[in-house]
Amino acid sequence: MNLDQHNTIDKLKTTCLSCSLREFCLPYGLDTAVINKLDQIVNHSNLIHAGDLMFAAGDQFRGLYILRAGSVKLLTYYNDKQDIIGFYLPGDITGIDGFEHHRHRCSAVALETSSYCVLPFPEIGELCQKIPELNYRLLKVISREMTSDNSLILKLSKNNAEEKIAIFLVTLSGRYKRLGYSPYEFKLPMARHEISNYLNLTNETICRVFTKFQRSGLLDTTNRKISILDHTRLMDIAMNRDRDEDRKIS
Amino acid sequence: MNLDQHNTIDKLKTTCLSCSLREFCLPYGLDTAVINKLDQIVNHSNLIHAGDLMFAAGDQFRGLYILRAGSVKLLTYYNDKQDIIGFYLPGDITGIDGFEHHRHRCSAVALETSSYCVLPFPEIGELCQKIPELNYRLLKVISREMTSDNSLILKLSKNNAEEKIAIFLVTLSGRYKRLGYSPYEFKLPMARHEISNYLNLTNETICRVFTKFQRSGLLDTTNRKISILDHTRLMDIAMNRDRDEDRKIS
DNA sequence: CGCGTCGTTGAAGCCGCTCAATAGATGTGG
DNA sequence: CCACATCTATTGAGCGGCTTCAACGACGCG
Repeated sequence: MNLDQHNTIDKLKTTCLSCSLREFCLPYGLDTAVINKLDQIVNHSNLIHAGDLMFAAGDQFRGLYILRAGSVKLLTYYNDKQDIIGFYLPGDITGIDGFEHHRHRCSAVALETSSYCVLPFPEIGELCQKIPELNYRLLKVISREMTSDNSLILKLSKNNAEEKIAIFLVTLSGRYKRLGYSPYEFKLPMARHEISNYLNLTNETICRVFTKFQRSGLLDTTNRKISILDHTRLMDIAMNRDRDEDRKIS
Repeated sequence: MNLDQHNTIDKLKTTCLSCSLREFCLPYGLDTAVINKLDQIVNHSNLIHAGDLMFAAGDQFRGLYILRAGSVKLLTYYNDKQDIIGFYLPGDITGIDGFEHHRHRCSAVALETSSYCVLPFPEIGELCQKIPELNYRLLKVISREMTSDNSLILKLSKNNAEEKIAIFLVTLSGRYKRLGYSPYEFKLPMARHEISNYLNLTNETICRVFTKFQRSGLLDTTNRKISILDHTRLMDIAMNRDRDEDRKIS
């Protein structure tokens, strides 16, 4: 029931060709020959544990990071406070923030035991120079990183607490579904205070909305475990739609 | 005094080599020969007026857009509401949001008479394939678009109204300075309600904070014209620093 | 000149925050 | 294995900043 997110680490092979995340990753749509060349460059199977850094703000830019298993939070620092600007799940790509100035401006911290690949620069860039399709894929993957996560945050910022949290949950649900996990039952990889930081709320507000949703029969939650019971209504809240007579829940 | 932002349109030449924005743009650091090849591909001198679209959400992706003169706002649509997610000034590059799915997800609307260049795809991509330095520059320019504007919004979202507006103003000031304009006297290209939309505030709040700042001697403003009188204190507010005994202004 | 949009100011209300207390979960050393 | 310390999660009470609603003047464009 509570999906074995953690056990998947063992199942992952150490080549792109056999990787179960291939279709979400750089190799998607490329020839076997090209993927084999990629394989020789890519740094597979880096293992980190909760709290470990995938990369840190100030680190020299080594390349792009693709999460294979586990979960990671992305942090920026501003006036000594750290802000969570994203959560990464298997298949997600990050690290382009370090490209422009050769140093990362963000830190990526593991929320649990995780593994990842590194697409090293400038090696990947050189290979792209020889293989146009790969260059195209790289641009695509980078533009995806740009548009996926950031746009979510922007939307969240205009909504009230319930909408934010509903959006957060249905988005997370959709990402797990895409990865082949249950979209209705999963373990939150992050703590309440990490959700609240990300959504610009307090952890008290997170708790209150969670219990309100629970009382309304939308979901069931104990600590990190969450069950989405009424995905339709949760989606309605996320989309700010009114469903029949109930304007407000309960 | 009130800089001739609009007159600059006439002064801009129609080749990359002679463009005054060259150092902010794709050609920066490239050989003359390469720039000349770029020139043959780039679509120079597109003119639009206030309210005109540079590109619209749903439009097929044609390439990247570089503003040469004027100003533009970038819009997303979510639940029929439109959100402003950025303001672009000369030298700024946008449009990569359309790359992944070959269609733009945002609209770019001129705030005043503006001109821009288009870096057309796939032509630019093909040229990059032949010229590694250009490919490198392109990645750099794209990663810059990613990290510049989005990170600002994220920071704004955690701050209160006065901090948001102070950050907004000092950032705008810095961008004008970089372009060679006065950092202390400029005309806001956008309306109050566009600022408020961008900062997730109401236009009433924008007005109130503007008048508060004015009463405190931080700035002077009548309609769109703005003079920053005490850049240091404005910066302090933006950085959430306390200056001497005054915790709050006035 | 008239109309609409923009900018400004006031009054009242509400949503989310702050402060605080408690219970539960987790981890560590004896 | 338990006692203790620490961190996390939850709930309540009160407050405050921003929004909402409303009104009016200023500007600009036909």
